[in-house]
Amino acid sequence: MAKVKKAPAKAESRRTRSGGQDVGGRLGAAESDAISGSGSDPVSTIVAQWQRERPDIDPAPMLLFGLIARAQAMTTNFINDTLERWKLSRASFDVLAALRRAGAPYCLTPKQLSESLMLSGAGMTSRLDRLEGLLLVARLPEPNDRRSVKIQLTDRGVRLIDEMIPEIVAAQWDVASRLGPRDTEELIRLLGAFANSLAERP
Amino acid sequence: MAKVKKAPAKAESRRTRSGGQDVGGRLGAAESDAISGSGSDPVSTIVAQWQRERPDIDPAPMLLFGLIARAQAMTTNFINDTLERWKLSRASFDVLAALRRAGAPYCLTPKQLSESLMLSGAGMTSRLDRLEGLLLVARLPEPNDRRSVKIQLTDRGVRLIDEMIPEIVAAQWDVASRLGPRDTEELIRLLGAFANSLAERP
DNA sequence: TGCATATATTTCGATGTAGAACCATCCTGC
DNA sequence: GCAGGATGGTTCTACATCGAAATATATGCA
Repeated sequence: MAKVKKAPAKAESRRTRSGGQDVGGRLGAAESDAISGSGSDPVSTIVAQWQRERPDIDPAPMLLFGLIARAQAMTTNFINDTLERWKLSRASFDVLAALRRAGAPYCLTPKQLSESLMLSGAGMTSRLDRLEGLLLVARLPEPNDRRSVKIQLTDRGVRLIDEMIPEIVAAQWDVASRLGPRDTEELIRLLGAFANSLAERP
Repeated sequence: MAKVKKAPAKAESRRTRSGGQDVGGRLGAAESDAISGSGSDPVSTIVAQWQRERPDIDPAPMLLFGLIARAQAMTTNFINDTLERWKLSRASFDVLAALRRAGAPYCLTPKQLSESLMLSGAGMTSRLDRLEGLLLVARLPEPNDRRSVKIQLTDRGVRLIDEMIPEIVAAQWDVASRLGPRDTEELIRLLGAFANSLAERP
């Protein structure tokens, strides 16, 4: 329960330190600061700081948004480290996974991909250039709409992603399992609901 | 000691689409709708796709990691939109908030900031250049360790962040409140626990 | 003391992504 | 059909960020 872990510090990881706000750990406006006698827990530290500095505002929202940013930075580092073995970035992996998930014949348009991955069209072009250069995907003409193209996993691409997936998932489970399956499910449910409420925003 | 070069000084506002994994995009909507009864929910679509394509693997971890990426992309867009009014990016806001939270005299070193925000030292230098150009922070000498500098909020910086915070938090609550306070607390708790388990990884 | 190593920050070069401009193609209404 | 706008994709330019090298200072140890 009460975790006291301080040092994220110098991750030896190589890429993508990208985007993160500070925060980490655990809250519980109810439970955190009262008992734990203070905190070296980063989250309760932050909550305490805000309560001291701006007692008029509720720290929970900033904490939530900050935690999401932090979790994202850490998961990307984690996945990049795991993918190092195949010399692939998470960016590439995500594209391959989206295609693989679509099922045979593993075709999607750049538009579908960029929407699915929340990436600009320009960014998608660039990722696809890279993957095409690695012969993991191919750009095929789309007969019905000649503006468009079909992005298809090559045989090599299918084999690669199929080889990677079990290992990636195992590594991910390694981390997630510390929460236990019950809490993992709950986290997924809540994150999904949160993402949905953001998607429907005004 | 610190030299101050570079002249940024340009109204900023960034539209960060960056860093999302797919989890949402309802690709192959035709096929997956046929398969999963729950149809239009992006999360269940993806789960269904993976179960169809790779029934041997547990989709939960990929879903979780994907949702975090997605949530992060959306929250950053959301915050950037909210900050548009002040012509500030989330990147800058996060720095100001970290300094404000530290309490008077609102001083931290670049190192502390870069660790707290999970940003490289180079990236922090660049953010600070910008904020210094906007006269929101100042670089002051650190008498005890002349390798270092104190980054201090200027009066203007304090006033600005204090003005922004209530509005940002209100906007964040607007989104988070759709979950209700109970689920929000639970989400914070679980995310914190998850971040901790990632922080302690090998 | 003096020198090697560690640390804090900045500079430099490379990379990935966003947004706008661009082209080709499709579609709609006349 | 055809003009005019919409749409899919790429190209171009700007920029944030990264890792590595550079710089300055601190610290430890012989």
